[in-house]
Amino acid sequence: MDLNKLNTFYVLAQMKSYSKCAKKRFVTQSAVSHAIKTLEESLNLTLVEKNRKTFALTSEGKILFKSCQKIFYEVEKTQDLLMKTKKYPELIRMGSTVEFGVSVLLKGMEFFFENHPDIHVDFTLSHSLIQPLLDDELDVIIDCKPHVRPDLETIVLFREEYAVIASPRYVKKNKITKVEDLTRCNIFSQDHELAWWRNFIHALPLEKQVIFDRVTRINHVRGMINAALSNMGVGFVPRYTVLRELEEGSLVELFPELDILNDHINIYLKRRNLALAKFQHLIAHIKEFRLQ
Amino acid sequence: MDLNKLNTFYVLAQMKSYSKCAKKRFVTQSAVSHAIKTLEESLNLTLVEKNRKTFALTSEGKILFKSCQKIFYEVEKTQDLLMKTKKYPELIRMGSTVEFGVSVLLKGMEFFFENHPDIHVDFTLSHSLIQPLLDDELDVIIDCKPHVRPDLETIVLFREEYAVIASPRYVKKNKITKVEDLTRCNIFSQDHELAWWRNFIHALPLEKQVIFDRVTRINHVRGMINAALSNMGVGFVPRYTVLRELEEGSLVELFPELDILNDHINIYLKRRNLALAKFQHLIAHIKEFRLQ
DNA sequence: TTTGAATATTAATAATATTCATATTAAATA
DNA sequence: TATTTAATATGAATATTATTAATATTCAAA
Repeated sequence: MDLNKLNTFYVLAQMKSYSKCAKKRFVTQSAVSHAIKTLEESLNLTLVEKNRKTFALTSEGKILFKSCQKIFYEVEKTQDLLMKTKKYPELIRMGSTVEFGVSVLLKGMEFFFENHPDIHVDFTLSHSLIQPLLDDELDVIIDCKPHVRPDLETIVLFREEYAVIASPRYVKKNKITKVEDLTRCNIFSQDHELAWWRNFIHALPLEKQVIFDRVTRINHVRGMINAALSNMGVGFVPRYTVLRELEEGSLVELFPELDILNDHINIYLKRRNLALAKFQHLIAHIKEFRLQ
Repeated sequence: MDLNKLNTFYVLAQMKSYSKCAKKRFVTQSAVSHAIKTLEESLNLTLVEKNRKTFALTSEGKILFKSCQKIFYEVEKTQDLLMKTKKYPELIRMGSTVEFGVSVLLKGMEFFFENHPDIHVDFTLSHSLIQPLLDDELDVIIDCKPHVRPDLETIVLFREEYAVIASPRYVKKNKITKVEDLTRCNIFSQDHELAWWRNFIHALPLEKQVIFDRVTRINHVRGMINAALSNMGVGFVPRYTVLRELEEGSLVELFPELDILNDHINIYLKRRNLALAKFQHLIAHIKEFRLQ
């Protein structure tokens, strides 16, 4: 299968016209016609519906078109990446959780750019990070989920401390003093199954492990915080995301005496990349600004 | 970027030798040399490490190679699919959960093949089905997870009834009569967090919702059944997977009086495919043999 | 140094892609 | 029904590109 002709077919299927495809490819309509014909012959298939005035693909043509979308999407990504690495030879494609990225990472990178003007960093804030890392679409990720793979190196960054938070007004109104009082409260969780609260619940003695009735799903940490600020209920969030609110008193931490099993926030990268200077610099920097 | 030359580069990077690449592509070594040189010039990049006797890629070459793996993996899939649809014009690529596939689907398809010799079905048994469906790598899936998407059609197949099971010997030895007795038992779950047991736990009155201490992770339903048969603990499995064992008495169902919220098993397919005869036939057949 | 294996180069040639000019097609219009 | 029109197909000529054959270069090992 000639991939350049396949590309012509892909453009043709998008433009739905031989002449428009020709214009797009800067060739004559005749060239397109020849190319498609040769492609069809080489595949021994009809791709474009003949016996028709209006343009249409055959069923095989449609199947091939769907595949082309995947192929040429990869090609485009490749071209973008190649251009970028040419422009920035020391490119690092970095991923992090949305919350850590917004609250900590991006704020802490200013100094890094100053010290390493040659290194260029692209940021991807997302909830699904591990697959892009394994697929080499990201070079380094910062994630709170644990990942164990033979080809991945893990660098422990810090323990992510969680806090149960609510507005002072909500606490007062609902008279929250004991853990059991939470059963009467509106609970914010990333999920209805309360997997999000797992670490909190596990910190309780067995006989006290609560069942929450009124769970409100909010799939964003900042959303939870804002809901808590609006006296809507109780949230369970990484402490670093509410430092300001706790300090100014707009939120209070409930049960700070509880020893909650905290998640680790880790840096992950491919083992083979560990030795490269640019990654060493980046890791050193992130570790350092976390200590502040 | 000329994709045919890119393919030559990809083969070269795999073979790590111009002459071997040439042999593989049925051209001369000279042709490969020319192709790579032209590709490098068009990208304005050096891909292969010069000044060396041993073959090596430059860092840009390595990046391009990794991208090539993705591109040509898609190309290969495309060629396979095209060959298959040429051979079987009425191809259906069907996905289902491992358990449903093994226990029900494949056993129930014999009659379908007899009645529709023109339709060809490929089966993919997997735990991750929705993404391949959305990517048009599967045409129809049977899944117990709920999916709501505007371009997907859902056909309710049946409710998947779950059963708590253990061997009679295990029940006797541990004197299991009440739900609370399970806290003393070894519990089999797909996951340590007991999300797998969610439907069971939700069926209990609030004050009785148990905390299991001894959870053994077994990520395969048949594995759970075999463990239960070996007097190792208590499993929670789709009832249809243990019909035989329940009948012959090698396993018993615990708390059958409990009204467990069962999962739905649904058929999903792209809305645009719903009208096609082959899918209509398949769906009709699956619905029918499920009624037996 | 010499040798040999691997790759590069150059000019010639083979293969192919593209164009130009024109034919065909099918639908719309007179 | 003939005519027009826009879109695509075709065939021969031509331009471009790919490949080869022959040979040069390179580099490490003998």
